[in-house]
Parts: sequence; structure tokens; C-alpha cells
Amino acid sequence: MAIQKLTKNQSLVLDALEHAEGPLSAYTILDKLRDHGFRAPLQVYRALDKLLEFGLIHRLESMNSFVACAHPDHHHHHDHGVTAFAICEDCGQVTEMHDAGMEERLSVLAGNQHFKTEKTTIEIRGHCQNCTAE
Amino acid sequence: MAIQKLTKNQSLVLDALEHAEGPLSAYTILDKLRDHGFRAPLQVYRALDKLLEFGLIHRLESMNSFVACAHPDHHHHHDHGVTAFAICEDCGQVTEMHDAGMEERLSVLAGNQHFKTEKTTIEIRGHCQNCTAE
DNA sequence: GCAATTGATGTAATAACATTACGTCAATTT
DNA sequence: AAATTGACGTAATGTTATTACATCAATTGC
Ligand SMILES: [Zn+2]
Ligand SMILES: [Zn+2]
Ligand SMILES: [Zn+2]
Ligand SMILES: [Zn+2]
Repeated sequence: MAIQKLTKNQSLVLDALEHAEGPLSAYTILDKLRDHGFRAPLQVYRALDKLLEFGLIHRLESMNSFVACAHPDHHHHHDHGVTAFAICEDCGQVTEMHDAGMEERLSVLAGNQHFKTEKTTIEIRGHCQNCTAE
Repeated sequence: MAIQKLTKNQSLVLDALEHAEGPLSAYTILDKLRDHGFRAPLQVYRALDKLLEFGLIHRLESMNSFVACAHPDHHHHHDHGVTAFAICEDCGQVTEMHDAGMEERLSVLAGNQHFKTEKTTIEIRGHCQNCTAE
């Protein structure tokens, strides 16, 4: 699919996420965008919903927050397949990972249960290389 | 480790989860236990924290709720390894799955990033066999 | 036995996260 | 031009989780 034209609010929210060091909660985004006219949570949540739909951002379920997609051809629609995230509990850094072998195992697991997968969440909490070094 | 003696509140919460059809939110548990003297969220959250620690229940991050562990030797401490959940969005049924191949892939993924894993969340949202049949 | 510590509990208040409801407006379609 | 659609603004409310403080019971050390 072609480039997605974003509305002003959507662009502001995406921008906030892309320039952030790590994942942001919806309310943190709201605070960052008050100077740009944001006043209510719904302005953020509506933009987030669309950006999720476009595949430009991801939601981290285990921490109720959001990150910009690390995929290089951002600002385009594309299929992610299954995405796994490594989340450092010390510094907050998030690494987005894709792995065909992982997808295959999950596909088999779901198939065993005759389960029709719509969306898969994989989040690894722990400590990144930097924060592990003594 | 041996059998864990549970406090009254912990037993009540575990019981509520074991007798539930599907996952329950903390506040739903609170409502179910009002007749047993529960008055405040903290009574539930404290019990949930301990039950999670003992490995007797699981938290489903993608729906902010909790399920009793499906592992047969429940009421004992045991290591789960990595657990994946298939969550039906139609009927709410949750299936707990374990798979060595999946653990291996996750281990490799984390290893590639020199990431030290503490806890892994895998949740598959979709439709179970019953809810898929026409 | 008794003081000190530890762990569980009760209660209230507050914080953090998310949605519903309602009205307006601009662009697109018919 | 009317109808439809999609984005937006605002207020109110609903849901999930934590902080703070006081009390009580069981255990530990002397
Ligand atoms: Zn991505
Ligand atoms: Zn780190
Ligand atoms: Zn289990
Ligand atoms: Zn189902």
C-alpha cells in the first residue's frame, strides 16, 4: 500500500514517539503535546489507534505504552508478521525483533488448538546488554 | 519446593479464579468476594501478587486480567518456563501452552541482543475452535 | 516471658489508563 | 444541494493500579 497521509494530530503523536528515547504512555504524549493544542486524552488515543492501524507504531501491552515502529520503511503500510520486543527494565530501551522460526512455532502451537490467530503479543522483559555490563 | 500455605485472602482469590469460566479482572474478583468481606482493591491486588509469585496464577497483559494456572500440580511451586496463551476474543476461553521449540527461539533471539531475560509474555489473540465453527 | 521483627490485613485516598457521549466541522460522494 | 464519512474538541465517566498509614498476629532473639 502507498504512503499514508497523516492528519495533524496523527503526525504530532507519531513525531513525539519517534523522537522519544523509549516507549511513552498516552498521558505522557498528551503532556508533551499540550503546547501544540492537545487538551484531552481522546486526542491522543484517537491518533494512536490510527497509527496502530497503519502499522507505524506498536503498543507494548506489558507496560501500557507505545513505541514508534523500528522498521526502516516507516511511513508506509507494511505487514509486520509477528513482532517480539525486548524491553529493558533498567533503561527502558526497547528492541524490535522479527524471527521466522518463532512465527513457525507459534503457528504450530495455534494450529494444534485449531486456533485462528488475529494478533500475537511477544514481550521479553529483562536487562539489555548495556545495563548488564558491570 | 513444598506446598505453599495460603492465607485466607489468597485462598479466596485463587478459588475465585479456579471456579471462573475465564480470566477475571482484579475488580471483578473484588465484586465476587464482597460477601466474604472484601472491601478494597488492595485486598485483591495483594493476594494476586503473592499467587503470581507462587506460580499459581498468571496475568494476561493484553487484557489486564488473571487466570488460574492450568498446570496439573497446582498448589505447588514449580517453574513454568515460558508460557503462551491463546485467548479467544469471542468466548474468552484461555488455553495455556508450553513449547520447548518456542523457548529455544526466544532464547536465541534474546541471546542475539545479549539480553538477559527475566520474564516473557506471549499472548495470541484470536478465535478458538468452537467459535470458528460455522 | 517479652521486645523486636516480619508479614498479612483494613481503609482511604489518589494516581494512571482508557472509553462513552455529544456536538461541530470539512471533505467526499451521490 | 443533501447525505455520508471521517476527523476533531470537550466533558464526563469508567476501569485499573498504587501510595500512605494504621493495626494485628506470628515468629524470632534474648
Ligand atoms: Zn514495527
Ligand atoms: Zn538497559
Ligand atoms: Zn501455568
Ligand atoms: Zn471461543
